[in-house]
Amino acid sequence: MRIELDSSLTPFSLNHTLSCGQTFRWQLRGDWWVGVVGKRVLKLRQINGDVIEFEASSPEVDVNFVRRYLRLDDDLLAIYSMIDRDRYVHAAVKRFYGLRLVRQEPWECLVSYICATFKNIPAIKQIILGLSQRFGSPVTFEGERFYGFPEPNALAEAKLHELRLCKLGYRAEYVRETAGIVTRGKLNLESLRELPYASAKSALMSLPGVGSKVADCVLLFSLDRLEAFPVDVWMKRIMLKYYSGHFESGFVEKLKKRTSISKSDYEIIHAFGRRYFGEHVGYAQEYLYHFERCKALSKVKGWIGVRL
DNA sequence: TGTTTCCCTAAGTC
DNA sequence: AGACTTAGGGAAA
Repeated sequence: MRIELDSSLTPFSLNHTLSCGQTFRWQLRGDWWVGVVGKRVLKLRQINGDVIEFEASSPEVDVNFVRRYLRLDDDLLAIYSMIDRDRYVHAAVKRFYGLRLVRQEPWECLVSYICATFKNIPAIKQIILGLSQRFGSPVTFEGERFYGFPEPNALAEAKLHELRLCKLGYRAEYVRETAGIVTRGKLNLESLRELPYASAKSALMSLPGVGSKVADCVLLFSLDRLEAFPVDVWMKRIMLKYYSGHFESGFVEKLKKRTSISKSDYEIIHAFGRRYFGEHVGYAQEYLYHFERCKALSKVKGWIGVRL
């Protein structure tokens, strides 16, 4: 199936979108991106900038599904005009024009970002793949076997040592406990959409392994809260490098000293981002994050690639 | 130029 | 404030 875009009104870059580090299950094979979304295998490619072709393991993956997953409903041009506040964001938007956030499934997003704490992206990808192979259901697509993302009860009932085989380390307990809470219906992720941002965030933070940063990732990447602003080590670096003038000098010195950031540090940076970039700060975050990471990698490797 | 080893750090939370 | 599991990957050997 195919989707045709008017790229002058709906800028979109599949490569930038799937390689910017927000998702962990996509791989590039030739000009096709192949990945697993929940329990479905999906294959996508972009042709000439304005046509998206796709195939999937399940008939429910239709044009609407793909449009929704890729957030083609976001008015990216309007968002650009709102977040383009300075030359740093401007450069990032120019370099990764058409990058969109992806509308992930909340459960998968939640577990993924619990596993992502204090890990690099290649390691996170391995963890998610391992969890899927061990606890997910197999899906055959074009003669190849893939594994869907595990259901909450599968992870809730998992043995701790089995989880640890997936290289989760101390996160194994967090994942199992959180899976138990979701399985028992104590927290309905979809229902968080009805709540104000602060309430939804604190509900998420009641889960083990979920702090401010993971909660913001889940809100931004799966629950349509573009006002969420995840602050990780990269965002801290970016703030120190380009935006230190917006903070008190004492605060800047404090941030420079320590590698990790405290909860109050997080709140200060978060408040600045929300105020400075506006209600779509999540998009600004993703562009700055990807731009800075690419610059750092290209400095080491001497190239600028899409596969990070 | 190709391995092995060392070392730092990682989309933070408790 | 400091510990925490684990391993990717660059740098040194």
